[in-house]
Amino acid sequence: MSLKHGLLGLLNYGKMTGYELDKAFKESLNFFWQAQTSQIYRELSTMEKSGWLVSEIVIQSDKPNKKLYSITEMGEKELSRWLVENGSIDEVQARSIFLMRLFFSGEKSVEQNISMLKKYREKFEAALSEVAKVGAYTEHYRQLVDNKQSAVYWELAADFGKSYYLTSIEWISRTIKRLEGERV
Amino acid sequence: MSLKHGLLGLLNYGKMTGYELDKAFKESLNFFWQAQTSQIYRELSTMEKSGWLVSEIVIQSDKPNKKLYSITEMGEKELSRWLVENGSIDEVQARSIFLMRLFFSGEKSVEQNISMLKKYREKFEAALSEVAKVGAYTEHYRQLVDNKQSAVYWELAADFGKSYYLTSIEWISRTIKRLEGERV
DNA sequence: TGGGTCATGTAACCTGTTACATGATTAG
DNA sequence: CTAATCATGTAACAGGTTACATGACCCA
Repeated sequence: MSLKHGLLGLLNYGKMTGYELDKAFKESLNFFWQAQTSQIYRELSTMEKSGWLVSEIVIQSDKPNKKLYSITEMGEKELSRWLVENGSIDEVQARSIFLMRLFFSGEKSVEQNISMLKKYREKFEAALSEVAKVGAYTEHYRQLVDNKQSAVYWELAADFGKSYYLTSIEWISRTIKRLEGERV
Repeated sequence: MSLKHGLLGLLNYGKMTGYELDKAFKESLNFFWQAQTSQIYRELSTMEKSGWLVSEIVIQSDKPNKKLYSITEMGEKELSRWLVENGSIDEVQARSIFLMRLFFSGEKSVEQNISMLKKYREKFEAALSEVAKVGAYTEHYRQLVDNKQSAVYWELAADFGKSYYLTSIEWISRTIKRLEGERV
């Protein structure tokens, strides 16, 4: 259950509303964890019931009222417990629709598969330019966070993402060449 | 919904029982898609209700009776439709607990984080040797499948996996060196 | 006057996880 | 005698997806 821990991690930097968490999520964690707005609101309620968070209503006159969440001591303990927890091997085995399609592509012609690979290469390129944007947000958030060390790890995570997308793009290019060779 | 399509893909090679599908899944698709035994049985029932599969009971005297599933024409159509479908960008954005932990690791000491990275490196190494095994199964299954082209794509998928795990291992080693440098 | 931002959710459904249940045969 | 293999699931719960609902303010 990592969405909960992602939210705990963000709230550990400071109080935020569901709306702000949703934006922060989409600007930073999105490339390695995707969450719907509705899911974020639901998880926040559950986490409050578990005692990991507390909320206060902030009344605003010009804008809708908002619910500001803060992390509790229990929430902090849960976060640090999770941070040092040893995961199992399947934490590194991700689910990939791309590989599922590729695996069963023997049914299709080589031409069709080359064209599929080209489409996926474009998707990886798009994902790469998304991660590249994370750097800009990092700059912005660094100012707002006490622990200056944090930004180092934000950048490391983004760097892993870049390296992954780059390797994927290169792998696809090599594979297209191989398939083009076989076709001749 | 890719578990369903994975099962369709396997059944497209020939009739199988839930038990056999579970094993085939764990021997081949597991490194890019994980599924529990109970989930496989549930999905098979659903798919039969949708008309993608039909089943027949095979009575055995020495062993428990079994339910043999075959793909229907509807199932084949669904599989080929899915194979050429254009996915969205989030097909290449996987969920990663590893990156979630790394992202929030500014809370911990550099020593703790180096030790975490070493543990993850071991996991990636274990995953790499798992994928390496896929090659052996490929050899075995190649004999059983009509379309000899299929095995090419099984190997491509495994090759992508290897390349991903290798890059991850190298990235972690580089990053450990960087962090050790900062510590001094 | 139309679209974007601010702000909160609910409901229904689908997919994934965990725990449990049963029982025969066969190989070491 | 005991552990693995064969073979099937159900039930409950957790987590993720999709669709829908509401409404004010602000800028072009």
